[in-house]
Amino acid sequence: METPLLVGLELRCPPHLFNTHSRPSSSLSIPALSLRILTPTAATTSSAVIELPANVAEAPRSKRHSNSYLARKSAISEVQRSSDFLSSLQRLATVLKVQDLNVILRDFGISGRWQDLIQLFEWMQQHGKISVSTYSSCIKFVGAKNVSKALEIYQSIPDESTKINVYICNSILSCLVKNGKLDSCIKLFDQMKRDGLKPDVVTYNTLLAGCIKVKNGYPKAIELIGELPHNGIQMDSVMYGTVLAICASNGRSEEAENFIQQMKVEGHSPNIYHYSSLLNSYSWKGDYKKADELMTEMKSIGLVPNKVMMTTLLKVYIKGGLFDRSRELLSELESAGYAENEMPYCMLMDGLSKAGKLEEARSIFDDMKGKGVRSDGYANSIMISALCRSKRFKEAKELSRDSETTYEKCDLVMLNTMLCAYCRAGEMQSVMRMMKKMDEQAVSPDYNTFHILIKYFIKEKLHLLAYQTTLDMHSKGHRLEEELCSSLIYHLGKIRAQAEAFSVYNMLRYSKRTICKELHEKILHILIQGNLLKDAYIVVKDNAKMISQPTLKKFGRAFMISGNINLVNDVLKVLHGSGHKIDQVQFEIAISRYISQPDKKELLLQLLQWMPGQGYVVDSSTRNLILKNSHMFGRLLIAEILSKHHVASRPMIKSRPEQKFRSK
DNA sequence: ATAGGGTTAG
Repeated sequence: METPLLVGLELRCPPHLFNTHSRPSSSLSIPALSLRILTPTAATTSSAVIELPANVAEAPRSKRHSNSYLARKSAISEVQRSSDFLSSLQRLATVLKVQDLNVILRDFGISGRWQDLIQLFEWMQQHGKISVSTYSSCIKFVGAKNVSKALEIYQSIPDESTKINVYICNSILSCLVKNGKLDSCIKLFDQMKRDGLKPDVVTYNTLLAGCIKVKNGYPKAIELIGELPHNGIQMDSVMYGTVLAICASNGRSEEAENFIQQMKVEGHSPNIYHYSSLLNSYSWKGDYKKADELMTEMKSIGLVPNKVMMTTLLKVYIKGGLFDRSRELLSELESAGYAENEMPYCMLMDGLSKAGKLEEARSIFDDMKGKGVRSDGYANSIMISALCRSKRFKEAKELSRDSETTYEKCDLVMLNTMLCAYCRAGEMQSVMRMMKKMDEQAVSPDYNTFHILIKYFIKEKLHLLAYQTTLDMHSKGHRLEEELCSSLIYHLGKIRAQAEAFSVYNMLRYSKRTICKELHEKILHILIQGNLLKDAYIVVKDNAKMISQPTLKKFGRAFMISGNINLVNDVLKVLHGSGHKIDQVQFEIAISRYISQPDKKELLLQLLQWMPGQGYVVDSSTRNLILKNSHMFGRLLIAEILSKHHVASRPMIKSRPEQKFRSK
């Protein structure tokens, strides 16, 4: 990190830039539940139904009921309005029933009074005024903001049968799904089943919803659907909606067609959502023929295409490369009032640009700007990408500048797009500004951000900064890209940052099952150059079969000369074991090192004893050297060992012709 | 008396 530019960069680039922006965790803890809390579910809920005059038609309300009802009503709103609701709560504790407190709890949840909600929940726990609904609502609202807190609440439920109540289970499972934690959701679900949960149609639908936008969601969904008969559950219209969305987001149009067929057979008529998903499944391949047929069928049963349906159709046409029809459809959307925001324009611009029609994309863009269509900056972002794709970096950079001043808010994708434009245009100052912006807006960099930056830093010869960024990328759990790492390793080697190069190699190795075999060779040269022979030995040991003979020879000699003497025999065995023919020079160096270090004489004896069995013998000069020093080892022993070298060499020549080659 | 879903943009 010595170059002035790097120092400058570091000053401008805050060290915490890539720190995860963790939210401060709530310091609230759940007090231990008092023993008298959980009145049996049935009693709580049924008494609520009886006492509330919900069914007006059944009997004329008595005055007493009415009064108590009114008193509770006013108590509820008093607590809701109170600036110090806990003290109102204390005062009205005798009037308010569990279900009233649940009403207040949900009200807090809806109006976003999170602290109050948690305080109320704790109060209810402490006063034993708690029911199944309390848990399910509380978990739902708390989970929307803080999953781990919701899990904590779920785990704190003392009663085993309450823990497997289907409403509560559905609530917590939904929290996990909504927070993108499908894996832990499925794990918890399996545990719940083992504990006795009887999942229902809502449970399965909740889990299925989690499969929509994850990879491998489709097979997971099929697995879940397979469990339905075992639990006596019939798919309903909602579930078909979810399943169709899964098919659509995985490009499974045939499967989507089958599900539509199946639901019709079971007597459900598809609605606009079901058709939308089916239509969306056609967008993958741009199957506009099927899409047109679908539109016809849908209209024939009296469903009117809405904005989403028409926008999805536009997507199909664009994917299918029907740009003239796409433009026509966009006009239809405009006249229907469905193009009041930038989205359909964005889709068309993007499709045109990806089809190499930058000028046509540009004209849609200008057209849209001319019409004063509402934009949040997506259109600019797409245009910037389009310009970069056509290598028009100057324009891309100018439009990025323009976007920065026009749009206050930008999301990660927009930031990445602008960052990329600045990097490609070589605008260092702007790159740093974007990084600062990300940090200030607490937007965590993603895989693309890291990739763009590392590539840029390498281009600008800021190799150590590229290295730091790679470390950061790896520690954030992003998969490293081999080509980029390989380039970085090469450059780090060139600037003699061998240890850093090795660290990149290791990160790549441990995040990927197989890496290109040239990379082992490349890192080996770098490590040898840096005299990091122990590391080089590890590389050889693990990958000897993928390394060329000349490189193994280079390593062997380097190790014999200055590697750790205690590992010399191990290295020779590994080299030989990989099929490498150890040359005489390596033995010579190893043996002279041993002789100069008499305390290693055991190692020398081991080596000399090992050699003949593998078809190696010492050459005459080495032999003389050993004999000259044989007093250190015991003359007789040496003589005996060396005699084997002599004897063994003859049959070896006969049986293994390559011996000639070896002793050269 | 609480829990679930589905369509569109970079």
